[in-house]
Amino acid sequence: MSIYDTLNTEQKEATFHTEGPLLLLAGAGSGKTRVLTHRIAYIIEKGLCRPWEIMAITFTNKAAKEMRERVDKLIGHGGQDVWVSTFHSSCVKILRRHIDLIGYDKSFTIYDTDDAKRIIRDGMKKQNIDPKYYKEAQILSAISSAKNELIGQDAYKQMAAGDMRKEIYSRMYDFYQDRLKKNNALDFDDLLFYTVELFRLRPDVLEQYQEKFKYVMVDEYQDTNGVQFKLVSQLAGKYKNLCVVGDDDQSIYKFRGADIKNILDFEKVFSGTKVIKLEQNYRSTKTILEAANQVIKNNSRRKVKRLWTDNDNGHQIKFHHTNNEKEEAQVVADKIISNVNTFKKPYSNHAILYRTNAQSRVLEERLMMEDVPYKIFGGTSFYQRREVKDILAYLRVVNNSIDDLSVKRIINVPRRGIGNTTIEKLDAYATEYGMSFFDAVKQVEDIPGLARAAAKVGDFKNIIFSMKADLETLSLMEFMESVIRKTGYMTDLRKEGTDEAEGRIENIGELVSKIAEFEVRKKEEGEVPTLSDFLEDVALVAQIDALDENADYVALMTLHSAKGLEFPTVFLTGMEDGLFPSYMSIQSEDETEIEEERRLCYVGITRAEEELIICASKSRMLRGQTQYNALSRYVKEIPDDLLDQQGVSDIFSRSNISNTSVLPKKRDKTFFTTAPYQAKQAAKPLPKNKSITLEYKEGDLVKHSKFGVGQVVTIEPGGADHQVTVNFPSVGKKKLMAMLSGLKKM
DNA sequence: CGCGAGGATATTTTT
DNA sequence: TATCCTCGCG
Repeated sequence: MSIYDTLNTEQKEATFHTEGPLLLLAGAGSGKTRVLTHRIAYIIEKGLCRPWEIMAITFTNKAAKEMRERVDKLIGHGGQDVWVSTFHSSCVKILRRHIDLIGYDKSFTIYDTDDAKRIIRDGMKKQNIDPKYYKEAQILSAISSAKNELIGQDAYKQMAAGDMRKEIYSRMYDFYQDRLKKNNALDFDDLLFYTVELFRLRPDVLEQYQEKFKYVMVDEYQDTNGVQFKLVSQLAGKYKNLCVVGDDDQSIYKFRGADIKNILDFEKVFSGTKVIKLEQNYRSTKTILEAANQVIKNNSRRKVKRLWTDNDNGHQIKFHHTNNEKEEAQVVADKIISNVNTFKKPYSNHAILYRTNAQSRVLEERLMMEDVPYKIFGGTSFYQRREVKDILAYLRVVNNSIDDLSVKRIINVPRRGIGNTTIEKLDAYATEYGMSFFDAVKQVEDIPGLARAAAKVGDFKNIIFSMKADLETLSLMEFMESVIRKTGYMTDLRKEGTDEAEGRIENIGELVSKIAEFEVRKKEEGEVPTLSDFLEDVALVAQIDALDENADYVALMTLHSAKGLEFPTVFLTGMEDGLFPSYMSIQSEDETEIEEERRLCYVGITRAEEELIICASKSRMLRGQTQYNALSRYVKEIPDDLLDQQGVSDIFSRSNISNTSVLPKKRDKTFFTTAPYQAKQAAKPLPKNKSITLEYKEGDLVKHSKFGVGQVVTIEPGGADHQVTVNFPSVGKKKLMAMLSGLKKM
């Protein structure tokens, strides 16, 4: 009896084929993660190399974590040493050690898309580029594609010569990179691009990593782009023990540079490739799988394979055609409620999928009204929220003061009476003397013509300096709390007293618990938690990383986010031409776009294990206008006998869901926190009392979500909030902000 | 310098 | 529809 007995023939073959390039064509639900983990276990067990000489690359942190846990379980011990991580975090790890070799500072900051946009906007203004003809998103995506295809600034300039439009892009590309360099920052694409550059320019460093990683494995290979392909080739260049796992039918990230050719041409690029197909599906019913097969077979360019399953036929796929999107939401909610009440299924069995984030709103309103617990993934993520970005900008500035973008973001947040004029004067001074913006701030006294504002800038300078000092002496969480206190951010929000401000306060509280969690986790891993590690962690999380299998809620997400997940019951909503496939792809000359969306549909269908419910609406409000869309062509590709058609006629003219029905209290977008909406559970994680009365006093026993139970030592009243010192048996004495800590009396 | 009004603009997906 | 940006006034 061995751990490999449960694998089928092909899975075994893949597991035991360790040497040389291996292409695993693994259909949806065919157990590819199983194979990867068993393969890692096998390599270690056979002593082919040490655990830390294996590299497994995934796309999300969640997938990485899952893989590491499964390896650990399989081999008992040593799984922790396998290098399992995402492309981006692998690159950060490498760059943090060697980026100085190519002229960057090792303490670089990672910019997100939001930051990138600001720079582009700024550059367009400075270079007088007419925003009528050049959209910032276009410029950004041009730069991004260039990097993804490994086209540097010079190469781009040459290529652009003679083409007006591209010449502008090229200018902006230069401006953008200059600016990032000045701020000691890298964007997502740079992380990969510069790693490849590093390896190209420094073969000695590459050699080190080639030697280290005897076996390289890549998950979701169909979604790799040019740089990623290059990086993998570099790493596996010496031993050629490269195993890639993917499904060309699930390639859905072309817009981000993913190149399906990477999988279609793998055999040509790596000679002597062994190809193994995994075609048995263990996830879905026969009916669901057949529907998926019938849809995807309409695509022309694909590797031939046919997924099959031993599972039961299962139910027919339910299809609802409603009159409007509110009815659609009602159908979904009703079905979930019936599953929960009548069939005693947990909420977490259900996922609601849609093409665009905007569609989540109506669904959410309905679920809230029906008291169904749910959580939305994607959309404006937690880390993109204004208040969170503001606080993070403070942390970034403390960590890397030459990050001008972040300094400018917070110099007047909260309001300190530093306006545009002052900022421009500081900027001019910095430019004149070739220093960073923050250097200019440090020298306010020397800058003429600032008048009253000089004192304000001085205040700001002092705040940052005192934060820097705090970082030296305090734990990370205490540091974060002191940052929040010193900015006066909370005080301002609390004064507002609106629901919106309340939501922001909650989000900031959540940020504090994130850093506390981070601290605890790092300590458990035996590492010293540092601010820069935290910022890095935060920069590289994907929304889907937050999915918690143990919590009971309905998951709402886009089809893209759903890749790699599975649920017993799946709702595919908004199945209408114009929405899915999108209007853009229908209009496009390029027929591969319709095929790309068809793959997305295939991904959606194959997420379902037992039950698939397809919804479409005859009319839909979109950007304030009602659209009448035809049923999605993809639904028509599913044979009738697999469908149980409901609501095709008007059986859903229920009065209580007409347009005049009372909507739940409208919640502002900024109000949302990342905490799942918990119906029927009154207790919020954070106390909301605006008045400063605490339910505990000195000497009382209190409970903290992270540190457990402790005893209150002192309570020191502050202007905005009390500072409470608690003695926890687990971690010792901690100073906490009463409002933020979420302490509960025992 | 701060604030509010009004206009333009985006809407496909995101590590 | 919702957000973001600009502009003009106090």
